[in-house]
Amino acid sequence: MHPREIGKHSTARADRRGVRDDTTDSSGPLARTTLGVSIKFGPNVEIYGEGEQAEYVYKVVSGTVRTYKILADGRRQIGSFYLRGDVFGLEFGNVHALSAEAVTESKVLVIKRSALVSLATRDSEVARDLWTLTGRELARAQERVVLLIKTAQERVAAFLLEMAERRPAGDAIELPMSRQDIADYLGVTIETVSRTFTIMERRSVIALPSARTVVLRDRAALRQ
Amino acid sequence: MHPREIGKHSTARADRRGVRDDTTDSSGPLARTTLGVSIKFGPNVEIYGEGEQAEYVYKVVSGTVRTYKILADGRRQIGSFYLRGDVFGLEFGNVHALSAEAVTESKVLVIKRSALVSLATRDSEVARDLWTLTGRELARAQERVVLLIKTAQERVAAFLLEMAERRPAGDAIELPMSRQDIADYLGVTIETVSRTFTIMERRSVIALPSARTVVLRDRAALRQ
DNA sequence: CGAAACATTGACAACTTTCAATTGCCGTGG
DNA sequence: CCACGGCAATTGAAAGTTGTCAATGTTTCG
Repeated sequence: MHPREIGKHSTARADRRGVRDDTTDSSGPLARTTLGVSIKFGPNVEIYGEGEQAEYVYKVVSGTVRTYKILADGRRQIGSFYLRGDVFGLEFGNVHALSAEAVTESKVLVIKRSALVSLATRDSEVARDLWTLTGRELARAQERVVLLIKTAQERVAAFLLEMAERRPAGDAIELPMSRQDIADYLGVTIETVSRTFTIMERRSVIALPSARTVVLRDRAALRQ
Repeated sequence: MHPREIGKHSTARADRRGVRDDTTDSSGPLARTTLGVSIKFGPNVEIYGEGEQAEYVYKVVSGTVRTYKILADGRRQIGSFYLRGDVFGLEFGNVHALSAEAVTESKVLVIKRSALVSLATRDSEVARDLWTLTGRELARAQERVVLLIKTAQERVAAFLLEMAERRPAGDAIELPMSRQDIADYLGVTIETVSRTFTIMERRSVIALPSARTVVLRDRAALRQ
């Protein structure tokens, strides 16, 4: 129904370095942990694949990561974008339900899942943190459901507001992802994303100095 | 954008009875608990409202429950349907993110949340059960996201398969909910649901002995 | 029986996708 | 330096899908 060529992955060439990085957020055990090393992934390099054993949990140190799933008919659905400080790859089953790739060059902190889970059985605070993290994902997924029943314009507007909120940097947003990524996240085509941007620009709701830079000129209008 | 009249709630007339019911599933502490009483709710009676304190966690003993949210423009989005054995109302914040109503007359086991949460800090098994329950909700929400990027026909087909799987009773499904409920769950209009049913019937993919009974005649076709 | 709620059907409008072509950007090689 | 190729993004036109509005049919229940 929506056949589309998916870009081939270049081979992962992650230079492993036993570096621990400080991160700025406060998501409990994953911030405090002394476990884990950070690894660098180039653009479009796979971090893990759908169906693989979920041996590790990941935290974005820098860059942007996307999780996604390829549907039976070839469409790609992006699960989420993860920015600096976000945790991803935490699963309930033993295998990853989605694949993960670096969007831009990204540094990712890798933590052994088994260590975390066994720690949780002893430390109720860690257990609560894991639960909270999962709850956060759930809340995000639920917002997504609400987003996806809306029109294309509303989806794009909500996407821009979400990005602006997650990366508070005034009114100018640097989008790390392509139009195709945005389209697959919102469940529309790239043409619709592009057209919507153009319309919003024409109405002075946003400005587009470059394809990857969006300036929010009228947030009230974006919120409708 | 999608203005629509929302049916008024009749006043809740839940006859409280201190009855504990045995249930058939195996979802950990909520199955074992000796806490809680079961309460009966008539059709369309509110169980809790969005924004209320999340004092209790609920488990469906019989009947069907829906959670939902009214969007700014008046549209209603249904979060989930909960059938016999399902747990709902478990929150991360202290307030309910969605409202809950009985779809049909339903008996619901009510459990004090505080008891459960404090138990979890002492019993790592309970904590893990809570996490698993949340993980299950997350998985459901994620499937929903995948569903919502599809066409109306695919959504309806997926809905029927989901119901058939959750309530394995041969090929005949008794739908407890109205077309409006289905539409608000799938993010389409009742007309689209109705038309899709008609098309599927014409193609002998399903049969509709009555509006609320669907017979699956060709599951392969439903899966596309 | 009759009213009200629920469901189906039709015609048309609006929105989104599809298909196709063009434009803009950027890095490589002549 | 400029030309060229390749890729991403934009734009246009036509087709397809879904929503809206309106009418009709069906079921439920007092």
